[in-house]
Amino acid sequence: MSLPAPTEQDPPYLRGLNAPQREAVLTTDGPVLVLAGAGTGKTAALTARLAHLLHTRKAYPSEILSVTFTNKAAREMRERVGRLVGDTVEGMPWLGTFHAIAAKMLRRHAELVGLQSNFTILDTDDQLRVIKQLIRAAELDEKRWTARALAGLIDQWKNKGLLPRDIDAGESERFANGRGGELYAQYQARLLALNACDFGDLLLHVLTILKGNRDVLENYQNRFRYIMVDEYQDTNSSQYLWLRLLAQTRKNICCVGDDDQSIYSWRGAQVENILKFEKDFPGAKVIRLEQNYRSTPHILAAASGVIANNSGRLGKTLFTELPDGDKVQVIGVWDGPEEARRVGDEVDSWQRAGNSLDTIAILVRAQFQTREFEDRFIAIGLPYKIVGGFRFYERAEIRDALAYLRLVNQPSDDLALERIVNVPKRGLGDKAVAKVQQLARAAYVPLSTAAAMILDTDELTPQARRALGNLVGDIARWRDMAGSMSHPDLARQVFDESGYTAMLQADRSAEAAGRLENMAELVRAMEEYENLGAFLEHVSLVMDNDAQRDTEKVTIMTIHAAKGLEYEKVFLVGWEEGVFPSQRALDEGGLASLEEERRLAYVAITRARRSATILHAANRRIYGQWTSSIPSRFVGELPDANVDSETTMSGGASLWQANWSDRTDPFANVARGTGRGPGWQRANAGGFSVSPTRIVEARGSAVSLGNKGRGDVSVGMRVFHTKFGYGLIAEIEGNKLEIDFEVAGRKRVLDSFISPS
DNA sequence: CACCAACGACTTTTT
DNA sequence: GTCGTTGGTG
Repeated sequence: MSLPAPTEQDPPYLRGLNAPQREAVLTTDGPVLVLAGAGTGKTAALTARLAHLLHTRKAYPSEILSVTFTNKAAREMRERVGRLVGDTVEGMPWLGTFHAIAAKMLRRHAELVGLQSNFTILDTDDQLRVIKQLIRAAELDEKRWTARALAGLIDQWKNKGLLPRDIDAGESERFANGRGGELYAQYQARLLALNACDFGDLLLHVLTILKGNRDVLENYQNRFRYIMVDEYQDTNSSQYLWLRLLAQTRKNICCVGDDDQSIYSWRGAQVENILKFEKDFPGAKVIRLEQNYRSTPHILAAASGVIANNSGRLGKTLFTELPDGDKVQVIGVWDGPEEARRVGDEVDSWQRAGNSLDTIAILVRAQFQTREFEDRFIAIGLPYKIVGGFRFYERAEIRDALAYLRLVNQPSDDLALERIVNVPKRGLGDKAVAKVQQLARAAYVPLSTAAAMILDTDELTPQARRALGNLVGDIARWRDMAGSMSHPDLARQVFDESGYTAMLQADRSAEAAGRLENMAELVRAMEEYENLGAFLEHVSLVMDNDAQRDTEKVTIMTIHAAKGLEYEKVFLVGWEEGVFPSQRALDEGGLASLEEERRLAYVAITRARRSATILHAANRRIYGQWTSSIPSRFVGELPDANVDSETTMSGGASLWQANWSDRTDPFANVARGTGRGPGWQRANAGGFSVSPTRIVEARGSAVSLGNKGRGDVSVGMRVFHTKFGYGLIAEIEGNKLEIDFEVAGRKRVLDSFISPS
């Protein structure tokens, strides 16, 4: 295929694209698979392609389906396309996440699967509560058969596109001695009764609708002239089936992905989808984006060296034209605290060299690793933020508040009612609620209806009846008010009149102030939406909240969370066997798991633009136990030529490397765990004998070794901390203080960073 | 119904 | 180690 050479007349969206990128943009018809390595300008190509389709009038905005996995990616694409073709695309109705688009479709055709179009989308919490109820009703041992396990299983089934009737005896056997399928069916029935669905259902229901209703299917097949999919390697089976159905007629489907960055198989993602694309869509054009614009050669080579150890890759050869830059730095340290200290020091000198803290990320394998850094950074007063962890919409007070709003929006939302019926406490305990539930089940009505009904009986004690009567009356009144005032005002009123605000105000604990602040933030967020329904939909599907980045901060996050992002300087910490690759992966998943861990390593390294520093510690405390560890095999897989090694331990860098170089069986030196847990502890790999003096030297940090403390502070004293503000001292332990901060909550800080207020 | 002790779990988590 | 859940007691 001969492509038009770049010319002056190029439309703006083609400027700055290389040849394969242009090809990806201009090959509009027929199936296209774009294999886009890390940092190769995938998003640029994808958005340009969208702009091209619109610019050349091949399709109206409403005729293009473009799917992403995250809201962030969707937002970014919307913005970038907007910039390329002007804001005429504001109304691209079918650009969004799989879930958002599926929800939109499902609301249109809800009745075809027995739902009403105002169905509720349950989050994990609600889901677990429903499942827990079912497990209890089935009289199973809740310890042996946990709600979490069943939820996970059902999720897996849904990811595969399996309905309850598709669950065979073998699959069913995976829970409660063969009752898995039965419970799945019960769960689905319960959701229908609640007029609710979970995340997996959004896709699954739409799939059912498309398969069972030819007219609906054909309508969408004709409507979507072009389909584009981002991060194709992360699609699960049900998403894949959905795409394949929709693309069948026109076959103008363009999938972009990178098999080397598939890190979500544990969530049901099927790398196979990308590997078999050419089979699924005969005549597919495969385009490789291999020029990396992000990382320096050493970093790129290091990443390539690691990923080369995987089998079954589609294979790409990334190259860069950037100047050489620094080698990847590998640092071996004595223990976790030293690792944190070392990173802190490096961050410090990077910052003093004139770089912003925003250019730095610390990537961990698992959430628990963030603690060590948090502790250290608090101690030295280094601003940081942790991405992930508890999200805004998952906080208890926000969920309570939302439950009230859901109830106003949709009276039959039983889960919402259950959640807030006794929050704040109004004397409606388990016994009272059980009676209402009983009635609801017997009469086949929603809980709120049953609650109204039970008021006319003498089932409840007089106090309970009065309390419930008030609540029922309040909810009805709020619903009436909904028509006559703005929804943020309504929300404020609901929170006040329900007593929820008063409950938080009465709460003298450290967190209460923050909770009230969060409630205010919630109401503020509502203002951006048309009405209550639109806001609630947003909350269910768009559970992200970009914290406003006011000051410069170092970012600490998991590698998973870092996918798709880039930073000038990246610290990759905890590269030890058992941590990364994780012990679980080694124990359970066999080779497939190990390869996914390796892809994770690849993703991690390729986040770095200019500088990558890998650290590993010889000793680490995990779940309170000191364990010694050996460097990750991935350290050994880094090509020597691209690495500078250093160790703070006696014996020099060679020791760390030596452990790996003479190893043939990758599992040979990893002793299985003994005692508790799936083997976090393993035999000291030997090889490095460290003298006691050396240990003391390495560990003698400012933080440890029981400093005396300053003596001018006492428990209960109100103090000020430059970062966390005011707080009360809850505990004193040497020079370490536990402080309940008024806004930040309870933190452990060094006394040298506080001053009496 | 509120509070505390005991117990167990404990990778990753775009929606 | 530490968090969250549960089951018992006052």
